[in-house]
Amino acid sequence: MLPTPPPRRRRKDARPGEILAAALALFGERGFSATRLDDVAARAGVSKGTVYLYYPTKEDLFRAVLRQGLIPNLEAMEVELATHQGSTAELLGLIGRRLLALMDTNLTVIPKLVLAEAGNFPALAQFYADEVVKRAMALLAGILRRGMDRGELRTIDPQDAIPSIMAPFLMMALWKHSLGQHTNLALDPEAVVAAHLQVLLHGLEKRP
Amino acid sequence: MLPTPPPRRRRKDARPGEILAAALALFGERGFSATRLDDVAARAGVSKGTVYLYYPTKEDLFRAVLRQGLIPNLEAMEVELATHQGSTAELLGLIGRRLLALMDTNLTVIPKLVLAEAGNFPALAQFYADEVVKRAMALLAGILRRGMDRGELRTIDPQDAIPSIMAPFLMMALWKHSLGQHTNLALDPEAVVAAHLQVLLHGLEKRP
DNA sequence: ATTTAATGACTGACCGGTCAGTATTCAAGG
DNA sequence: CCTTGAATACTGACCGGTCAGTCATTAAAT
Repeated sequence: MLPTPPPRRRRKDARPGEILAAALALFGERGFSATRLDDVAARAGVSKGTVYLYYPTKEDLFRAVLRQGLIPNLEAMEVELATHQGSTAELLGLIGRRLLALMDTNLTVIPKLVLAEAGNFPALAQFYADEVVKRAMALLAGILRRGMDRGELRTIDPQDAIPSIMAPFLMMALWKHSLGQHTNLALDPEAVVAAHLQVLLHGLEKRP
Repeated sequence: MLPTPPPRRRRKDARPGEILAAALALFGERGFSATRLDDVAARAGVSKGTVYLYYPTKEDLFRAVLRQGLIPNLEAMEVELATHQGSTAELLGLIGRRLLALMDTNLTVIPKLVLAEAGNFPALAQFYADEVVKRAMALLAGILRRGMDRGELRTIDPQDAIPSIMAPFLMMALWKHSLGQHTNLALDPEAVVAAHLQVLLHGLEKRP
């Protein structure tokens, strides 16, 4: 006798989110081309037909995954930093804490996915460049400019300095979903962020 | 009348390199799954059968592409830095110049490829973690430790400080092959490296 | 009874891999 | 030099498995 199949449930409202979460995880692990829609469906606890009920094609599913990703977080940081009154050092510390919190989240796969698929999805690359990267850069540039105006920071071109500030966070997110999975070589996010803030604020060189 | 096909040439010694170069370019643009062997063959000026003459499977071709990539450059830097006698600041400047030179090379696709395919090729991820990343980190950690011993650098855990130093270079390489292709938002490598060295050595903060 | 969320067997295009056949090279024999 | 033919680099039509996308059917909900 065959095992009784679990009862079919109709949950129109919950499906899209579950499918998106399953898709984010699998696209993140394997990339777009290598993930099969059957696997996304299985992980979402649903059949393939159901996926097609909510997303017309695999590409649409992919776009949906990436579009709803980082923007809410970015917006939250924008308002928080806009209203914050502390010193630039405090502001950088705040950014560090916020991004550190994101590190415990599966949103960290998104940068890897965007990087990997930019060639196959130019429109998505453009979307991310404009709606995420440019906005984040503008946010940081504003902070740096204000710091210089206040006399807290040495003068430096904000555009050129942004990678020095942001790249380690990006690197940790990428690490978590690539080499970090397959080696004992560990990056401790807390320690890295602490060291990074120290370097940013004081530099490596010992004062004379 | 049909156009005369170009003459077939037998060039056993030149093929592997040409195929590898074509494969590196296409894997870099599209990722492993999304690149078709027919396209690799076409770009190498060869038929699909010829590719299989030199590489038994698509995966073997992929591994060959990634294994012959960055190690020679890393080794060159290792000996150069081991014999260098200058200050830590000079050493960091040298690293900056070396990596800046690599930026004009198509070797910059390799990090993106390794990141994107780490989930599908765990053995390759391990290889890169051990043979490239660990070695590069050991190299940098050594430089930092020597700088601290000499009293040139403030004390800081070398492991934790490495992302602050390396990540911007990685970020520029990734940028070049992802968002950089699809947006006017430009990163000027020379300016970024110059700003980065300034930040590393002196920090962002103005001296009191 | 009607509506519609959900299923999963099915289809067909696509692409990794094969191999019988073709073209080039080169050396030995005339 | 000019054949001849053995060795082999190279080709591309073909095969078979895989997987995105479809749709007739089932069953939950109201």
